[in-house]
Amino acid sequence: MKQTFSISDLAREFDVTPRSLRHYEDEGLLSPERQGQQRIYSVRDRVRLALIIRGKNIGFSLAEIREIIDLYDLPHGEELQAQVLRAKIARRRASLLEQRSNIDHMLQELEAIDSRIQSVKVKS
Amino acid sequence: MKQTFSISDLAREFDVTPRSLRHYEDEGLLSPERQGQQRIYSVRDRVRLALIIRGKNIGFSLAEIREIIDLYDLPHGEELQAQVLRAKIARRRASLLEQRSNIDHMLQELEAIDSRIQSVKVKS
DNA sequence: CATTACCTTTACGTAAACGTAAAGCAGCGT
DNA sequence: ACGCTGCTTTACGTTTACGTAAAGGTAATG
Repeated sequence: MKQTFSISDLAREFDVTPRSLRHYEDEGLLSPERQGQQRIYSVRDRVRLALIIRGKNIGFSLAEIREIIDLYDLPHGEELQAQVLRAKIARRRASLLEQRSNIDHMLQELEAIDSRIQSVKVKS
Repeated sequence: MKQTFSISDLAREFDVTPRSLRHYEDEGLLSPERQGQQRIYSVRDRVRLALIIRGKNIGFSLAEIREIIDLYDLPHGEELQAQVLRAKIARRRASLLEQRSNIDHMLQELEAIDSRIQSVKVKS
């Protein structure tokens, strides 16, 4: 497996445009190395991108995703405000659980509609 | 329980603005009765609104939500294209399952971070 | 009878997340 | 040297989902 990637490498792999990757960088979600002008993405960047895509998929804004991503970069040596972080995480967790419950509701509704279609088909 | 609701009744209950309700109507997601100029929302409208909110919550666009909502209004007497509808439903279902899986991933990541915070706290 | 409380429409404004030229540099094959 | 391929920046355009006046209708209330 490769250790570094070009912008179009990642764009292809994750099925997004290079423009999006640059945008994520503008928004502080990615910060690839440079080789002259060119962006060189590391494995770490790739992992982050996967997280971004996931976040988008479940309807998070880039700002929210950045909040989550920032949790990954815990300040190394300095005192970290553990209780603040854990509170943030707890809120995110609650939000995710609510979303999952909403999805489950939707799934149930779809099932109901589906079986209704069946019965209608039988009747006609 | 009431059988009809004013625009601000529903706005309060679901914590959205009247503007949003009018917008959903413009987009064809709601179509309340009128008493003169005034919008009169039925219980059915209220159910739809709940669906809209849920859809928004999990990141669906209003267009996608309309697609889902339309599934509820199966053409009554006419022949309905059962296989087309069921295919739509299947796609939605797949999308929802993927989203749920993404949420589960996120939850795991948050857990990992959380326990990492614990260990860091111990070390310092 | 004027104020207050809701409701209405019309219409321009806005933030987010990119799309889409435009213009240009850098290496590589012929 | 020429042109292709892939990268770059700058900057204006676009869509979605409303926000926010502006201007006005209706009905109860002091």
